[in-house]
Amino acid sequence: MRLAKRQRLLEEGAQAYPVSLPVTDTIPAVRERFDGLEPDVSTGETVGLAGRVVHLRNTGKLCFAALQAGDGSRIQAMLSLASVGEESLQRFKELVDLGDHLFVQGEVITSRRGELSVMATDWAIAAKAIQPLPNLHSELSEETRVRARYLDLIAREQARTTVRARATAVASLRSTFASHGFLEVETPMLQTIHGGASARPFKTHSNAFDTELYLRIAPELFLKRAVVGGIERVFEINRNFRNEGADSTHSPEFAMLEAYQAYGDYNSIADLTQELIQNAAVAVAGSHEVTWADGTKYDLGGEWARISMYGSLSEASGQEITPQTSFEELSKLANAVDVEVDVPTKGKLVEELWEHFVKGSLDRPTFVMDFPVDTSPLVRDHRSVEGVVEKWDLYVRGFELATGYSELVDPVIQRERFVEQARLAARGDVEAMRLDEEFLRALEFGMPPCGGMGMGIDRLLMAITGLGIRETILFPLVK
RNA sequence: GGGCCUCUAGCUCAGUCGGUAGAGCAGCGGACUUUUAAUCCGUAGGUCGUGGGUUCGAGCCCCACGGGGCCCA
Repeated sequence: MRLAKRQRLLEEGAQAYPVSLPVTDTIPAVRERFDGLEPDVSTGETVGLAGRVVHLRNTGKLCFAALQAGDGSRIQAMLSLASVGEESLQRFKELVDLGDHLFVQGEVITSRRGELSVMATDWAIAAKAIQPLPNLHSELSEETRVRARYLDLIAREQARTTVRARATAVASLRSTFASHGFLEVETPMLQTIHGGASARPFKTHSNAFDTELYLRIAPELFLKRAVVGGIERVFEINRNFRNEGADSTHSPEFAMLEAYQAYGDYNSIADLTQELIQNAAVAVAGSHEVTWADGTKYDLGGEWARISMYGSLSEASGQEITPQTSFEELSKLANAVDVEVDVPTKGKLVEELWEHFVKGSLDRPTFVMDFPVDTSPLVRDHRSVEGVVEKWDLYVRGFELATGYSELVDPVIQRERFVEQARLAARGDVEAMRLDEEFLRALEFGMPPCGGMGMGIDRLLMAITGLGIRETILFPLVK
């Protein structure tokens, strides 16, 4: 049907997809300029506008079409027998469908009902739609929204504002970094040895080098090389890939921010992280108090609490747990509360127990400080507490939003930690890290003391908007 | 990995006890010069996710597979 109309346009010497049209204004600009007009007035101003037809009415000798711009703003086009003539009106009725992009030229007026309109003297199809628009009066199913995001963007205001919120938040991060003298770099996404995190990688193959390559699970080891080279405040915002399950908080590919600050530590990087997130909240929501999609308000303002992992676990479990608590004792407690760990170590047990006892009770943004040594092979030992490392996780909305460290810069200890990881890998831990000889060599040239931080961009958006991860990603991976 | 739910018209969804496949919007034809989920008259539209099974008869019951979702690990 619509293909036939396209054909007819071509046969009549008109165009279904003209290369350009005499557009003079945008729909939002006209709406703003003529805001607050009384009903049934003429402005005497002529404009040329284009937009997608999202509403179409025909009362015989007068037609109405609502034109929608990309930002969702709309303006009404009116075509009357008196202003365009019988032939043109007839062609309009026969050729224009819902979903088409339409150009109209005419005077800006308001209708008798007060609707801001363009009374067309001329019109043209700006782009013919061959597929019908989905029903705009009912919600698209979640699957259609994700698979056909372009329709979601046409149909749903929330989809449009989410895209803008994300762009705004990322721009805010960059500007906060710039204000502290950080440089943005890009490091390899194809790596011969994956490292910098505990996760299973995607494998691929390079024809040119005839070698296996991994999609990066983290940029960390390269950013640290950059610090060794003297880029003392450095960050990267880019995609990481993890070959793991997907659910409402995990995506196989996700945008990650990592930042390193020479002569900083996990305290200074926590300060910076709080500032980055608070500035992003202000940029998106206008305030530290954000309103989620479901209407709940969430306050990201103020100084965020910093609690210790062992201390909060001891308090919540009712029994003293320290880095010196034995493996047997931890196992016993884990068994008692049905916490299971695949390849148990003291550190993993403590972390799992912490999640069991404490995680759910965190409501306000909270830095959880000082983790077990054996689960954090890239972090330096605590300066005064035996058996823990200077690491924090930031919890917001009950999920882990960011993590920060006083980075391990001693190449000898780093080598020992890698060896320990290799031992875990041999025992079947598929997430264990591999030894990266070139990274160690870089460390041997001397890396300054350093604070480091990583934050999921998708999760930042989740924290600010209250949406699920698939809503914050424009085109999430779907089968 | 385990459990539960779901897949029907372009879109959103009904479909009773197993007995000829339904609605709204969108579409098509017509009427209407102020509609804005217009109204009115008429009309068309289906591999009921896929494959098998039970049955005289399956959208519905059973099995397998696939897509999507939720909960648990």
